[in-house]
Amino acid sequence: MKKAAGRTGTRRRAPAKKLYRALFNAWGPQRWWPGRTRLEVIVGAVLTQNTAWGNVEKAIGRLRRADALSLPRLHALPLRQLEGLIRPAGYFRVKARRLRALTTMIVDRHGALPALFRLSTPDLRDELLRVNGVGPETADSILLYAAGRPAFVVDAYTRRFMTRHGWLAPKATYDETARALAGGLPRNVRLYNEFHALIVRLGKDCCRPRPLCGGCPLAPWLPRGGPRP
DNA sequence: CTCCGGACAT
DNA sequence: ATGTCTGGAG
Repeated sequence: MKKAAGRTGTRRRAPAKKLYRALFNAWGPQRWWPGRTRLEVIVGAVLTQNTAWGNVEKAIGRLRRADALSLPRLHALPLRQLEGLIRPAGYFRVKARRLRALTTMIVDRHGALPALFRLSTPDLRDELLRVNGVGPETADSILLYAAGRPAFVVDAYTRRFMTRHGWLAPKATYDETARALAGGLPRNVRLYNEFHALIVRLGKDCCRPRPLCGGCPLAPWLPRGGPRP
């Protein structure tokens, strides 16, 4: 007997490896390294929450010009100044508090970044999730891009193309989304890194708010009747 | 579910 | 003028 798809489970099974190859063959490596240093990656992960990356670059540029891109300086920066510096990234009041909460966790509980990154991947993830303002996506972005751990990052683009192709129920949780894709892949940092970058490219170029399926590398996998709303 | 918010495409 | 952006908290 066939097992029914779970309430929030996938309807069809996403052929993760084939999808990756289709995207990579079409667009090649995206050469993503979202930051010059590990701290910069962490800062970027918070600033980019629901925010276009271009605005994040502006904010990080301002932090650099203010010479605030070291852990002690960033941590010592008065909250009001921090708010002003990251203003181009939007949500600047909440994000300033979130950055402060993060640097406080690192400095007070671990002293500095190397000690934090010495934690095991599960412990590091828990430690990040305890910080107010760090949710699963931000935590996994830091794990993958700053700490080099095999954490599969799920973002709005991931959910969008997965649900449109019928591989994911609209109500699926973060972890269900991650498993639906990463479940069919080897647990590999380089692969996760490249895959996420390609998915972002997909979301910007093809699987936009209004889908442009013509010429999309994933068009062969569209369900009958085209993409779902 | 609503709020947070400036920058940019449409 | 409206909609969206590599989310998360209350």
